[in-house]
Amino acid sequence: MTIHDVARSAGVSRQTVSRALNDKQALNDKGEIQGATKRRVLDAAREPGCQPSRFARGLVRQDTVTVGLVIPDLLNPFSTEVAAAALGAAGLRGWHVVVHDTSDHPDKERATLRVIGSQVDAVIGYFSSPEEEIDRGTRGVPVVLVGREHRSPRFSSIRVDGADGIRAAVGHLVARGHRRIGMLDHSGHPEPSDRHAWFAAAAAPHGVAADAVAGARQSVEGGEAALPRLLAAHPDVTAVLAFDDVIAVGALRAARRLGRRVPDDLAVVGFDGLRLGDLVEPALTTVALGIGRLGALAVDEAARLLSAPEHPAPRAALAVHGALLPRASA
Amino acid sequence: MTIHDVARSAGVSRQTVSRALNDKQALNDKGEIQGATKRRVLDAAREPGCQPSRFARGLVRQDTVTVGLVIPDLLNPFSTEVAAAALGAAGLRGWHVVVHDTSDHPDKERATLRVIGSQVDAVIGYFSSPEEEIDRGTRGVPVVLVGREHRSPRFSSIRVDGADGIRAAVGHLVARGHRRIGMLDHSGHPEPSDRHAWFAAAAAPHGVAADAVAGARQSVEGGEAALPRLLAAHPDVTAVLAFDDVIAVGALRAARRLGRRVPDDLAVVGFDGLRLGDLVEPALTTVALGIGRLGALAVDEAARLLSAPEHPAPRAALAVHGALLPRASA
DNA sequence: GTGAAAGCGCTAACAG
DNA sequence: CTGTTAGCGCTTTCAC
Repeated sequence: MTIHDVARSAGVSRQTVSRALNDKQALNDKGEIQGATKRRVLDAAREPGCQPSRFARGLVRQDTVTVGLVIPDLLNPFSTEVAAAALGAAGLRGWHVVVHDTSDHPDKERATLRVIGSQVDAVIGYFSSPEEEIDRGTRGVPVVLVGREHRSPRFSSIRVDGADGIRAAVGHLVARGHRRIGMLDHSGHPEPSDRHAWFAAAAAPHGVAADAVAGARQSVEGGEAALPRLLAAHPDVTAVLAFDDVIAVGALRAARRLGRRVPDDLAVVGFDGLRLGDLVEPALTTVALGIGRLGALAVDEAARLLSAPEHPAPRAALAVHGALLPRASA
Repeated sequence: MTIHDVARSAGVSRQTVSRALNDKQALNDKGEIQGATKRRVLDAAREPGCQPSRFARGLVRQDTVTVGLVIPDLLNPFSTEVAAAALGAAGLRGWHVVVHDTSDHPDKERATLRVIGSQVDAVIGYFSSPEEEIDRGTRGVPVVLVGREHRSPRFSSIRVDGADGIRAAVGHLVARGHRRIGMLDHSGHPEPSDRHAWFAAAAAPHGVAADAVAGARQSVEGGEAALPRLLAAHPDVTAVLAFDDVIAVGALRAARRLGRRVPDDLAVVGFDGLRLGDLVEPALTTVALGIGRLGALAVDEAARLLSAPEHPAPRAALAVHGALLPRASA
């Protein structure tokens, strides 16, 4: 059912249909269409499945921007908050967002990369593939990487800088008498993580070692499983810094199971500043990133790349910084 | 930068470019393009911003299906799980999903309705607008409503049926000695809710009254604020059924603040079966819906409407049913 | 106010 | 194996 059919069934020409469908109100300054005609056309167009092709329309009016948002796992609260923030920022610009959940799976990420480039005007997301693969998949469209470096000038990235926040967290723990601080690091890709490096750098001046580390999968269960391992290997640990809030929540659960009272027997500090941290008991002390700001920055960057494709990133270091958010767990 | 430009700069015709860009590997059975030519073209096309228009492509090859997913608030874990489920089900079909978060705001919902119809092939979602408005906004595309009835034949819906689950929950509470059961109902739109009706129907046979009700906003804070009101008005209440898990989690927090031990001093039962319920302490007893199934059903329905636009819903009552999931809070 | 023409960028059929 | 021809369905000039 094209506008041609509608035109025939309403006894007018295609253009009249187009006008009826587009000119919401008859513009008086350039009288486009008569009320009666318009009504007749709209009636004819009322049938199901009668819908102007978005492709044909998009071909002619290059207006609606669509960005692809790629996240590893929407059910992970961190992804959820990033997605919500990006959705909000994109909504402010009237952009549409197509969300791709890669399930933290290299294959699904590759599959996403294979199709996303041809369906959106820009890409924002978390990727674990090598940059070359990302480049190939997104051929032509601007890419904003979150929490990851880049080389291609077509790319931009939002860095996550937790150095200061983690320094503050370590200072906080030391001030409370902790001398042996462990870390539940992310057991994924580049190991040890940046966050571990920040931790080590912050611990050294206090004469605190940073070698009590256990790897955790990035889930509550991962954190829950990792804490006992950490404590078994390093029984003198009295405080734990987690790679992120989700792992920290798992650590909280494990601590309860182990009969360790938080924060008295064991202090727990997370990273990210998720809302989830405020729901658990005790509320999670954490290094909070402004995730809302992260999403907004990413969308802004996408907009900049879109409007000036040739310019490499000018603001050298686009980043969100972590800040210690003391709550009850440490 | 169109394929025309690429063609010129590579010294070939447009179609050769098209072939190079589309035929991933030179198909031997119908040898489309030579490796050398292809490479030359791809090199020429390597520049930034050089990307075949998805509109032009979509116009010709009607393949990629895009569905619009409308949710009230991605940060609400219920929405998150629905979105994740829908994303998963859509991914299985190779569909793309554009997500619209209406922030639980009638204005934003209207704004979404205004644009969504012209950008997607089908719509799945939660709406609070009157059906007529939804109809107007989605003119032409199939719509699958979640948790809500419909009249238009172009619509379909996935019903949430918690009657059995709530009956089981009430039975469970009564068996544990509770004689006075309160409800934290949703303070939104149609009040009292279906869920309250199911509660009342389930309570009556046990001689339990269903008049101890307090309204809660649909958030943890909402539940947290509502529980004290409920208990103040009805001090004899020993068990609480919440409109959903999020509100129930709020009730759990409030109970702790009030010094009521759960489940000994106060039993709490949620609704939805969110993962969140398993993270809190004590773990939430709840009436669990299969949310994964809900998302899959919605996508299947969209597919059915898409392939047979004229047929009204045949499977009269597409629904997900709640089942009691006993954990620790009741 | 409405109709006719042109063309958006691409791919699918055929020629060569 | 590559180039030429014709649309996909719509909007935007321009005449009428």
